[in-house]
Amino acid sequence: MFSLSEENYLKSIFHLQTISGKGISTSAISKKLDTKPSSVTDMIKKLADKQVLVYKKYQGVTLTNLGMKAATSIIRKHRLWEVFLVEKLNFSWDEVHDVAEQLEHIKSPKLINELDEFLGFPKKDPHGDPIPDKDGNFQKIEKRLLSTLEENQYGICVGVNDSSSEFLKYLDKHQISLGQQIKVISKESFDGSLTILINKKEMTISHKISNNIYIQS
Amino acid sequence: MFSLSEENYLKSIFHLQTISGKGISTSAISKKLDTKPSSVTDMIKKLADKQVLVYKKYQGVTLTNLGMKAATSIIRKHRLWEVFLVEKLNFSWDEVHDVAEQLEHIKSPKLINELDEFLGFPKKDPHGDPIPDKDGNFQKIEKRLLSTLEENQYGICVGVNDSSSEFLKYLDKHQISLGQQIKVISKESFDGSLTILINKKEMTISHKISNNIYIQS
DNA sequence: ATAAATTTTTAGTCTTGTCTAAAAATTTAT
DNA sequence: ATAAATTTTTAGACAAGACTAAAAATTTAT
Repeated sequence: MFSLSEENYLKSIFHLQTISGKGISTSAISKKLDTKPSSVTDMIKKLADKQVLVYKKYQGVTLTNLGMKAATSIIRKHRLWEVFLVEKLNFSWDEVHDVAEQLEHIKSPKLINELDEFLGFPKKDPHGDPIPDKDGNFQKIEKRLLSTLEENQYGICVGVNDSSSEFLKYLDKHQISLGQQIKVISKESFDGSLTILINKKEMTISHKISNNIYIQS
Repeated sequence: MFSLSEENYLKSIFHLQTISGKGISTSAISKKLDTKPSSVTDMIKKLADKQVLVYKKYQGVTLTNLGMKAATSIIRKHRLWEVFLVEKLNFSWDEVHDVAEQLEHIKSPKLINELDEFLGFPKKDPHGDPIPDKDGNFQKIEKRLLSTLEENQYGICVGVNDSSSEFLKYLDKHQISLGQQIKVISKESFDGSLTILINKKEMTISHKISNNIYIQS
């Protein structure tokens, strides 16, 4: 159906679309995939021919329903494999991404549905992101960035924005994990840094950190 | 390290080599991989440059130690994934091949070693073939074709030569599986067909069947 | 509103892995 | 031992997917 490259484009465009809402620019895609804009233009034309996205010169792209479905299916696979790696094969949450990136391209409907069942139909991956079900539906979780909380407000850590190994290791080192309660003790308006209460301990984190942690109120 | 195509060539050459012993011809490889001989010549040159095989024009190829090691590692992955699919994800032994063919190319040492442990370090795959360990060693099983047995001799079914879905389904239908005892009641010299005792029942099988079942005496 | 800067597209090239057609080498048959 | 048949290699082409450099369109700034 789709080549490896095509699948990677679909996935990236889907991710960009869920953030920005509007048409996705050539340069945004090229940055995300670490390719040149001219390569993106080429591939976009191919994908438009295949009806998975709408493309008008100089105006960026939007996924069609067909494209959304294809992208969701790849994301389902990626996240299920992440759960498998963490729960069954002793991977830590900062080690799963590269391997899941490969596994998500394996083509076999039976494989992924059996895996889903084997794992007990998990609803979230190890980073707190929702896993689409067989039909592509997934629960939109109400979440906001920790950086948007004010003094004396509470939140439960439900996900991360940055899934890089470096960031996840930082969280591990400071014992910040999904499900924990966080209270904002104080907020420094100058640089946006927060002093928070977590694990019954106080700590101060920079805006860059609080801007990559999702919480639920 | 190796591309998907290179890995498939290595695996095929390894398999051909374990059967024939001598240098593997261009046409044998092309038949196995369903490509044209000219394509094989091209790839062979590339692999010779990479030191995984020795190639002399018009004389076929032989894997080097490096090539053997690479091939073995791919076969280890293939067979471990087959065990996973059958034991954990409810695949039958005739459904695993195509998926394992994809999974064997996933690159992650941690993944495959953790999978090995998760499965309890299995020694054989669902078709009775030995699984190489982390260092590439695997037990050569003493096995012969059922077709080589004579009247009144016994054997235990330990593997199959043909892993095609059609053949495996035939075996399932006639309730022939690994580990079963087989006694040859009579052998028809005209067409090589055998009447055997299996599961306390008598049945007659053609030479084509008995020539694709491995037994251990 | 026009010039400057930026973004996007086009045109042409490269690599990987395949193919076809034809040439060369080897094997088989007479 | 030479001709015929087969196998293998070479030469040239093609598709996918990326790249560079330059042209075209759009956006930003004065």
